[in-house]
Amino acid sequence: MITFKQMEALYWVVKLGGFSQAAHKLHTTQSAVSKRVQELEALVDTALFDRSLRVARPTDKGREMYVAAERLLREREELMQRFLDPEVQERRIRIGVTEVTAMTWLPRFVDEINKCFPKVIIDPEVDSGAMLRDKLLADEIDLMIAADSFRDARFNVTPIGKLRLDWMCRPGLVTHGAKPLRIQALQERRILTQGPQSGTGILFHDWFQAHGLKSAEFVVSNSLVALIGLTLSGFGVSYLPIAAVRPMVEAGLLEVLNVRPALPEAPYAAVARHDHKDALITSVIRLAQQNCDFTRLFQTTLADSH
Amino acid sequence: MITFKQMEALYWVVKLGGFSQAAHKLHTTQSAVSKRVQELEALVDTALFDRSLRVARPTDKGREMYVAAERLLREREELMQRFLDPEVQERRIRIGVTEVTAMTWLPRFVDEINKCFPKVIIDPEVDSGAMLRDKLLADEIDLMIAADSFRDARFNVTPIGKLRLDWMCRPGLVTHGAKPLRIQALQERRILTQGPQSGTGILFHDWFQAHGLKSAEFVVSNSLVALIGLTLSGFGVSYLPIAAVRPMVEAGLLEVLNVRPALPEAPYAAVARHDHKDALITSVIRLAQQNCDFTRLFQTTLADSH
DNA sequence: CATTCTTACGTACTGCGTAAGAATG
DNA sequence: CATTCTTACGCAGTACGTAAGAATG
Repeated sequence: MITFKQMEALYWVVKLGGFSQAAHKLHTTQSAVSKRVQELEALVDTALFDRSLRVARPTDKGREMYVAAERLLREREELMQRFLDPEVQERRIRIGVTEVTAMTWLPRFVDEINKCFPKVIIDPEVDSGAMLRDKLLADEIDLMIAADSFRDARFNVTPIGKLRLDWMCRPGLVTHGAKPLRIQALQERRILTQGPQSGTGILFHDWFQAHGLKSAEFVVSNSLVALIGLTLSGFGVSYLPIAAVRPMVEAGLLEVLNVRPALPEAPYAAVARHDHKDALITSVIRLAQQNCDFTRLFQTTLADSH
Repeated sequence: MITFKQMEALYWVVKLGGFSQAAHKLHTTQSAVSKRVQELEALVDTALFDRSLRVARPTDKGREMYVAAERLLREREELMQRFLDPEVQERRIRIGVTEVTAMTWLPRFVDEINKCFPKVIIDPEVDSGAMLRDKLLADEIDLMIAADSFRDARFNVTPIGKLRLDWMCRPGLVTHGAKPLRIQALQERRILTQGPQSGTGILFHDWFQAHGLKSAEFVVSNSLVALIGLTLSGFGVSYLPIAAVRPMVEAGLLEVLNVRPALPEAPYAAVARHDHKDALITSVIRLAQQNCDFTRLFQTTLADSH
């Protein structure tokens, strides 16, 4: 029997004019698309594409099937939408976020969700990456937004953007001229970092090791707010998301250090359980990915985001 | 994403008022149907059935989904039909049949196919079950109708009816009164049988062994016509399809013996390659199964079938 | 000769069936 | 207590991805 997958394949091959393009669109390989179309051709015992040319030109029958597929796919989509109807959908989604997210991106994200699904209630939960991971597994949250350090088959990881971090300290704590500081210059300083509970913490721990940075004076905190506070007080040097502290930078309370090599950006992702089958969650993830321009927001200030 | 399988499950559960019934209809298990419906419910995050009762009562949402599913399934069916349009479809189907089939059922079957698919040409090929099997594997025929002796995963076997066989001989060859003959009484006679190339031959060979019939005088032929000829000539006793020889019985050329235990009926089946994906072949098999009442026809005469 | 689709093959995973469990009337 | 649906688990068949092959312009 004809399946939606086969129709999708045919639809996108015709629409995009190529098997490779369709494969890309469908997040799969040319090979798979080719086979789905061939299945369809076997089922109706009709050539749907003219293979004599290099490009995929649909036959008349192929075109006919295309319009039919378009219709059926659209109707399925409408059916889905009807059941996920924003006006009707009354649900709670429990979203776990890290502190940075909570301080910067979350309000905009929640706004966006509310625009698309007015009846959906968001329960945000702030915690470290590691704790959120456990809560996700324990089914205490439906979705989490955190630094991507997940190589676990139990999760569905959707990248949504990158978080920029900069070295910061109390103005004047580290003296440097016009030239960038070498990263080794920080080694003598007390460095305030996030612990291994944080995805960012792990990420930068590894990065430091790779760059031979071995300060004896790492001070670990599990709270971004605490780190910011300590940095403000001149207790040491830390790498902070510019997004979260720009007001303080602009008010002259924090100084951004020009250090080389620059810190990498932290890849942020929306993570759900791999076995989730909920279309609303899927929609929300798409929203995070497409409509909320995470990367840009992560470089704006707390104040801006309101 | 919603699949047709899920929709089919929901559709038939609602229509037939039970998971078990739907499972039967869909040739699968309650378990599978249950899971397909649950998948659907997870996808739309909506209860589609009221589980508090013992019987499956759809919720309002379930009913809504039901009508949508009905529509989508109907549209898919129409799409299939459009591509298999009898007026348009010009094809050849190579059908292998055994002699009995050729002598009795085939003309009616071909008629039926022609009625439904006027542009489809049937190429009938008559051979023994074993040879047909090989030809099917060699892709020299698309479909075969023969006694079901296939326990091979490479084949798709669809039962279509049963062939009745009776002990026969030249009138007067075997004397017996009103009482049925015991089967052992035949042991002294020359028995004409089909060889192991024939599904029926194998079937009855096994049956004979199970009933302790061990005549030294088995005469094996690979041709039903030859068997009939030999029987007519009084050469021995044989078991023949009444369907193929009724005119001769009625003309007094053959005598049907009342033997106990009675011969079993031979299960006939339409056999196609397991990997066939052709909707036309599938339709033709359905035709054989549903519209041609094979069992009844196999008890009518050659003359009747024209 | 590069690009585009097909084919072949090994693997991973989804979905199935069996059988036991829970709930209902 | 029988019937009906759900859950758990092991297996099998499907469908996928990789990589090589064929064909075209």
